[in-house]
Amino acid sequence: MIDTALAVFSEKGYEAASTRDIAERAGVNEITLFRHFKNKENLFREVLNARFPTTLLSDDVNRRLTGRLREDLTVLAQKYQEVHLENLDFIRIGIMEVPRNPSCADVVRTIPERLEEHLANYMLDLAARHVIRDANFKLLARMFYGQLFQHVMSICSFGDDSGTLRAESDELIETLVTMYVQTLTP
Amino acid sequence: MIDTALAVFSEKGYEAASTRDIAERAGVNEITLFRHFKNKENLFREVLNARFPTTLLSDDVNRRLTGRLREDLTVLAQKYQEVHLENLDFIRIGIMEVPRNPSCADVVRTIPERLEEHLANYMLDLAARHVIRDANFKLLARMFYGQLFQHVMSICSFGDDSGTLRAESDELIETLVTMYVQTLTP
DNA sequence: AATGAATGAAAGTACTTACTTGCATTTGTG
DNA sequence: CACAAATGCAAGTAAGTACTTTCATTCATT
Repeated sequence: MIDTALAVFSEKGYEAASTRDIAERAGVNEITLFRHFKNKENLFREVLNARFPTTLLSDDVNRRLTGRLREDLTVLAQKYQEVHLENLDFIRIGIMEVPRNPSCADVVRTIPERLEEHLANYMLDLAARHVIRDANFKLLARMFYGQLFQHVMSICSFGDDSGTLRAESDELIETLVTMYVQTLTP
Repeated sequence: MIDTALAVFSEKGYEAASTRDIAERAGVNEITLFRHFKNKENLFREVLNARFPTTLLSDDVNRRLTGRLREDLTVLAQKYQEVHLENLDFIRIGIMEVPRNPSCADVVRTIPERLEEHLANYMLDLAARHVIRDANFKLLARMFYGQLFQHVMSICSFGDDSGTLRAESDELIETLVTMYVQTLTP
């Protein structure tokens, strides 16, 4: 039921997604939907919580970091793209509902916030060891992930039936990483 | 009426925006709304067309381009930010409705497409005169404006009551431009 | 087999929505 | 003033919405 709701909310948006439609496509009666989740808004919240892409913030990425800037940025970018492309429905819901739903915004905004903080701290660490030069790491981290998000959003919003955008992912990451390496090497 | 509709669509999204609400806030009877625009979807289309930010694609920007990369990129970025921040309602509608409304997507997607083509051609011109090195200009142009859009979208989606994001605009632009100058200088 | 919990079917409630009809009123223009 | 176009009002239509109620049915576990 939650997966179906995720799909329907993602397709039609919160308002246009009817509980009837969700129930039908989930193969259950509409009433069991309400028995489980009480009301539509609650169902929506449960979907957001249950399908929140926690893999993005997992610790195993930290273990793969070597301290070599180029490699690490590439790993972080690839992981970001990979997880986002696996959770396009969740992301699409975020894009559509966040601007007019504060509680949804509070959930979604934690993703970039934690990622940016993590990357900024990583850079701070490298700077302390004089591997990279000093800079506004908060801003750079936000820009780094912002660039990646923008690419995912293009795929999400304008579609990518031909797969051209997805195919460009690797080149984008390489270009992006190269820029940051150039900027940050003393 | 169109301005009111723009505001309401932007606040609530297409589905949740009721014609009654739009009419009331515009200070007209609901029926005159239908007499003018026939139906809700038509009203929405008219809003998109009437408030499309054409200033972004105006020619007067071309006249301000000097051929000096850093200055030109700065001008383009500032103009982009300026126009987008003046049209936040339109942008917000785009963000929310594009993913599930193909006709809306067709209208909105022309903005990045034309901007990217313009910037790519500009770079191609500089490359032909050996001012900058060769590169994937299509991709670089998309990334450049993508980065700027992402910043506008943050303001749009997560709000910017404290004005911190807006305050960071200039620094972001400077950092962004510097990166592209570094990347493109032979 | 028996008990309790989850599920289903059908019907219905109260409300909102986009959109319409008929007629009166205002408004701009010659 | 006179005419025509635009606007307003009141009421209503048909359909869809989230959500509820009653009762019967399945189902797993003891």
